[in-house]
Amino acid sequence: MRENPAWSAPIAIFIGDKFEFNMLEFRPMRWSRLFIPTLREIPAEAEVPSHQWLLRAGYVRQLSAGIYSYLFLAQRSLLKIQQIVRQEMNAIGGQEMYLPALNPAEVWQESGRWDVMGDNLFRLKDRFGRDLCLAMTHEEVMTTIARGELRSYKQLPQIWYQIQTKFRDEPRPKSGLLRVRQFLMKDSYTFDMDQAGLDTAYDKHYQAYCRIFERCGLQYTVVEAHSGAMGGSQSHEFMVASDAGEDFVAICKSCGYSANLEKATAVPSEPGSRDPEGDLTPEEFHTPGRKTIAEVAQFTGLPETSQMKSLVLVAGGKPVLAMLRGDHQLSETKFAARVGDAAFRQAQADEIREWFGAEAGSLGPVGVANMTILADQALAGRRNMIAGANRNDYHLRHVTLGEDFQAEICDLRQVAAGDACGQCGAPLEVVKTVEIGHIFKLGYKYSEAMGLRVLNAEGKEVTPIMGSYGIGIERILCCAIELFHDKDGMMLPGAIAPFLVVVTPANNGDPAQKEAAERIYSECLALGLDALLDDRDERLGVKFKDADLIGVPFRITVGKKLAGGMVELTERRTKASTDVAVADAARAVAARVA
RNA sequence: CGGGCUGUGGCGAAGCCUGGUAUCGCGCUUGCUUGGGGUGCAAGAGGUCCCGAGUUCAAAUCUCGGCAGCCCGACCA
Repeated sequence: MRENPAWSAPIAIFIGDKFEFNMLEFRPMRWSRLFIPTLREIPAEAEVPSHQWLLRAGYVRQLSAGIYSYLFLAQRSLLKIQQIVRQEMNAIGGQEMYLPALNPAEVWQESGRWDVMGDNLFRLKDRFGRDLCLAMTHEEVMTTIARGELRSYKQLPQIWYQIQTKFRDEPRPKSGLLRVRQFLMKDSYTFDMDQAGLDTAYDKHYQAYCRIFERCGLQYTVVEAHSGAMGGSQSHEFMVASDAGEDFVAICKSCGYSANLEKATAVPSEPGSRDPEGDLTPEEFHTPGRKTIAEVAQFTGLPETSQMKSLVLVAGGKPVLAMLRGDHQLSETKFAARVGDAAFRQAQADEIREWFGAEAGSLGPVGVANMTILADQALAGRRNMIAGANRNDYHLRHVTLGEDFQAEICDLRQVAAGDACGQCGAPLEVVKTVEIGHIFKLGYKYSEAMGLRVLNAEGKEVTPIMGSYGIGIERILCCAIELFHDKDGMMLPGAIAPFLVVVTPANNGDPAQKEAAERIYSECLALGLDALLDDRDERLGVKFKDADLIGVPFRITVGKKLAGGMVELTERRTKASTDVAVADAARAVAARVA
């Protein structure tokens, strides 16, 4: 097949006052010659919609748990996503690089993360026995480059980024491409002289991320987030609501407050009954066989809010007693942050017996002297509550924080749906989401640990401040599918669909239809539309089903109306068709996406 | 790492309990047919029944041990 030279050259497209090379060359795409292995049935291993459709539509194939091959369609879609990311990153002054995925242990040891990352870091040895790892993120390498090359404040600020494969040895890969061991990430890193500079870089990323996800056609929310093992002061996550997600976020529809549940705060509900007044003394009472909060509530006739929940945890090798209101849940993230040990664990039964002289179910804070006691702030100001007596089958009434026991008051509680928004008081909703982007103000953690210094205007050595920012490329595709699918397949946004329009002759054996379809197809290409010609010798039903399945946003059907000079333009999402003149077909699609 | 489920042509499944010819649908190949929503007919190709050991005259099937995948939990920048 001869190629029209006009189609085979890379297309340069202008974005604002800059231009980019389109990664996708426009060359003839004839379905009969393409590898698009669609399936009629859903492979048994796929449960979440995005996974099912990616397999059925011939986008991906699994190689192993959490390891996928991206076939032609997926790669095309992912390249378009990457191009959008690239354009928006360039637009804020980002400079694209490409760093090694294979890292020597030394840089990770310098930052301290060689030990912190544990089994999630893929580790290997080279032939000389030297330790290496496959990078799961690139703060270390970026900081190494900055340390080696940045000398002066005049070189700052810098925004460096890459789009690159990341490796994480997930304990449990799942949900198709949503949780995998090898994936693509756009990660960027900023270096600034001071906090104000970091704030600016952070804000630029915030805005760029919004533009990226909007251009990708996603419905998303930005939430305050916990910084986790990355370290740092401030962080936001970009989330897409989906049942396939694993993160929960609290959202206030009234004032717009939103935060990851790991971080969210809220006003707890009022206690179910008023506390007894007065400076009462703790008093033991018999609670035979009543171990749980619910059992004690039923036994005493008082609501769960009248009780204190005592949780015994081991952090940093030492026991910690965490106190919460009876109906509240411990936020493990908040607790871990408070005690500075992400690897804390629950105490074992024999430890509890040794430390408290009683079994779990009868534990309380009164008289406990040999360990740190943390109390959630919801207990502050409460009086005369019920807690375990540290004697099996006994509880205490009239226990008051600050009088009958001392504790450090802090935020330990995980927010629950229905709690009052801390800003406006409206009830919070809790939504399941997928994280597609995350931005961090890192502060000096890496620059300090790895010795990055530049001279300031006074000629003094100072440590630049850093930020890091990530986008999960495949997750954008997954979320688009999760958000936009129906019983027939994907309904991808035009910006990230592998093709924008498919031209389908109803009967490719009909010379008139074939010729008209070819012409319309050429006109689409000439207009810069990413078009696909379904020239297969298949029945129309098959072609329609496949086009719906792979999610092409528009379809031009050349069929029996051709006799009247008309073809059909059908929108995938609505299945709505309009008749357009043959000569106007390509322009009609262009008009829809303009 | 704990708990559960599943491994049978490319995909989806039956057969396993009660051992004895590997079965069905889809897909694939060829021919005819049909031609506006996965046409119809016919003839074909394609399988180490996840792997290994054991029991048995005989193992997809029973026993033991592995491996892999999925789901729940733990974990998760």
